[in-house]
Amino acid sequence: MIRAVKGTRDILPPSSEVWNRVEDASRRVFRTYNYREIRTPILEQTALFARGVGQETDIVSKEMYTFEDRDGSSLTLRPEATASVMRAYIEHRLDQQPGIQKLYYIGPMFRRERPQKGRYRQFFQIGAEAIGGESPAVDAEVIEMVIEILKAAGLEDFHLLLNSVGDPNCRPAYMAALKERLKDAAPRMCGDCQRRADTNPLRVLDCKVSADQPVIEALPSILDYLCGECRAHFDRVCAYLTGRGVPFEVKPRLVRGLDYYRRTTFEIVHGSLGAQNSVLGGGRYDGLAQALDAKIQAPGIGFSIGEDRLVMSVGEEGTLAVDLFVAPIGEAAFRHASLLAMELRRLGVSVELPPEGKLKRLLELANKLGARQTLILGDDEIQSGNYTLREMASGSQRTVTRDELISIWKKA
RNA sequence: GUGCCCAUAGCUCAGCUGGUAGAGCGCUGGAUUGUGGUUCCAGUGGCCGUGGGUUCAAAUCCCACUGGGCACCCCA
Repeated sequence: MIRAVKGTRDILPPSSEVWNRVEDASRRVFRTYNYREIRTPILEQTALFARGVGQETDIVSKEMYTFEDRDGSSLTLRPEATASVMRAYIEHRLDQQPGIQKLYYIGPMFRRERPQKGRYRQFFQIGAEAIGGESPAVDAEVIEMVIEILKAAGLEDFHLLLNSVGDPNCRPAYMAALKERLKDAAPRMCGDCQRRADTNPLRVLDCKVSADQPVIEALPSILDYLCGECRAHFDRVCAYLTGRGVPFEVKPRLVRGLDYYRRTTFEIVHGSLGAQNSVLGGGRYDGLAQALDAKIQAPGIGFSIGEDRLVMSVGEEGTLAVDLFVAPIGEAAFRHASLLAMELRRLGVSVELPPEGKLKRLLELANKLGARQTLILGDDEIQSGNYTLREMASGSQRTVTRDELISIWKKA
């Protein structure tokens, strides 16, 4: 049997209904913040991610779906979308457009990781980028918006974590201080941390081993090393959020894996997700355009929601219910019903019109499909012009004319 | 990429220390010529994930592979 490839999956109804609700809610909120959709290719030149995301990151070094095209060029299935959006921004000179470019996307991404809960090889992200502005006001609006999206999607009990990772002026000093302290501290920590102290010192801050927590608490905080500009930026982001009533927790140990992050970083966590408790991550990436060799300035901030995780967290069941089930008894009734169904569908009613059959069969099917109402159409009804409309929940029936039926749905 | 656990009907699972498969639900039909949901009856269902090994005999024991779950690495 041919099956879906490892780490990919089919999203079937009724679960696909939940996905649609989440996406519809997102689009509504994006629209109210004047974000417009951008659709970029799923395939990009490998160099885009190697430069944009960072050659040394795990994503690029071991988790990308990369292959050689027939002409020998190297292509990659996008592992994230920010680099693509920035590429499009540069390629189409969107810096020449008025104001800040506010763009959103919804679509599949690919990473060749070992699958686990909330982590797939083809996964979906809902994300947005605001490019062309450095003001902390933009950061605050982006963060406020993403929270509105999560609420609109039906997520509850989530928690916003906020930090600044500085910029090339101040981060090196912090990194040096951190490494210095780790020389003493690391030997008292877990095996992973001893290794990370060399390979990826920032990761030590994220260690979950409880015995290490006191040591981590004592490590230097990046917030104490921010330069004046980064400090001012961070303070204003916090002030704006507080002013808007957006609750957040400053978490100096919130680190980011991607090279292009500058200053603001944030994350939203939700308890239902096990080890993959992060439902969304984002931050400012003023250095990205430069990393892509662009000649233009393109400071930006964005986020991306792990849609698979969001859907899992809202935990709702989809429904298969149909508004009206039409039960035609006999061929003549079916022909009559098909015209009626077309008219109702044009009014926006969801109508199920099965092939003609025995009434018992048809009602059974209507019940299984969760139909709210069933219209019974046989020779009697066609001749008299009085249709039988059955309320499935109660079983009560009444007689309606064709015009009455149409007007019921016109009003609704 | 690493570690641990798992794989029997469409779904959820039973099948003790080896003797070649069961239940519930679902699905189909009937009791009911044009009246569903409840009930009753009957039927449909499985190369026991794949390949190899041990054995007179393997769903059951061993190995490998594939897929899944959880955690690690890392990350959304």
